[in-house]
Amino acid sequence: MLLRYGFLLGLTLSLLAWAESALQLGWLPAPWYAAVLGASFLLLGWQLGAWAQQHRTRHPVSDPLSLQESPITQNPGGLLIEKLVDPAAPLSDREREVLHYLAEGLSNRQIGDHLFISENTVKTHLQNLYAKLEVQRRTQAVARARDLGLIP
Amino acid sequence: MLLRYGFLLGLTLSLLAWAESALQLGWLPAPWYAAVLGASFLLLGWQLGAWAQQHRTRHPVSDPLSLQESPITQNPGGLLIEKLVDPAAPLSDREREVLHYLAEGLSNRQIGDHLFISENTVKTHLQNLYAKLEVQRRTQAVARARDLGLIP
DNA sequence: GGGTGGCTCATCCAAAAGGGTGATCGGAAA
DNA sequence: TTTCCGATCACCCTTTTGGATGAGCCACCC
Repeated sequence: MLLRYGFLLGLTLSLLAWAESALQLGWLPAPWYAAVLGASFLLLGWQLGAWAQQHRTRHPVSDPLSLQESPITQNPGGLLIEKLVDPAAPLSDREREVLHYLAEGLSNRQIGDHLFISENTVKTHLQNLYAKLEVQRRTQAVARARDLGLIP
Repeated sequence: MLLRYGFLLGLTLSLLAWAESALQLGWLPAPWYAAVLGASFLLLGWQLGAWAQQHRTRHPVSDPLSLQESPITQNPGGLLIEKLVDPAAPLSDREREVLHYLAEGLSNRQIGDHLFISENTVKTHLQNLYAKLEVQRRTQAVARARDLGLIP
């Protein structure tokens, strides 16, 4: 989002600079320059207003959207870490069971009750599951699993 | 809201008109006129941008999700309760949008960013959504909505 | 012009979920 | 036999989510 606004801001300023020099060189008649000037300021104000509106009362702590933070995907060398949980690895039996109940909307405690394991263990399975599916949250995991055909 | 923007728009245009006449009358030096012009357009763009940003997804012309008029028509039991949120009520536009992003696994903050509303508002929509779907958690809501055909 | 409903936002508090680490155990693989 | 992996569980801490409530604004309808 910031990128978008930054890009548009830069575009506007570039347009402004171009119009300035074009006027100097005589390429651009003065009325046209005025029009470009007005349009640029209009666009600039637009972006600023939109940005301000969006950040009016929001905590600007974390970055806006961009799901798929690519949690493990970099690792260009590929040899360094690689050990913890391989995203390409198939799900284990337990993980598939947990995923099944996950998709039905059960809480961790309920999943544990169904599988006769503790809630902590469910959380561990979920963490491995998230790593394999390359997601961060349970709803994401459900969506991803559905995309992958892991869930009917 | 419209009043506010209308007022500011009028103010800006008045300022513009005043600067125009002031220039004509020689009250205002040309550089000052240019400055006022730029500032006016900036303000104008600001307001327009803010307005557009706020109404960007406010009332989408086409429904993003399939309209399901009264998906939960049954109200087993009484008709007399009719509390704050009626479970039998159909989902509002906003609730359907939130549900859509919910099913994609976005966090409340991300949903808010996509819809250009605050995280708190997302939470409010979600609470109403939960009441209508008669669930307690987001994963449950997704599962229930899928059962009801609200989500492909 | 007064309700109504939708949308917005805020605050406070509690519960759930997520992330990290470390540990044990049993079976399968090297 | 040793190593590895899946499964199990615990602890800590942070973040997210849920629940309740109050409020303002606006469009629409009666």
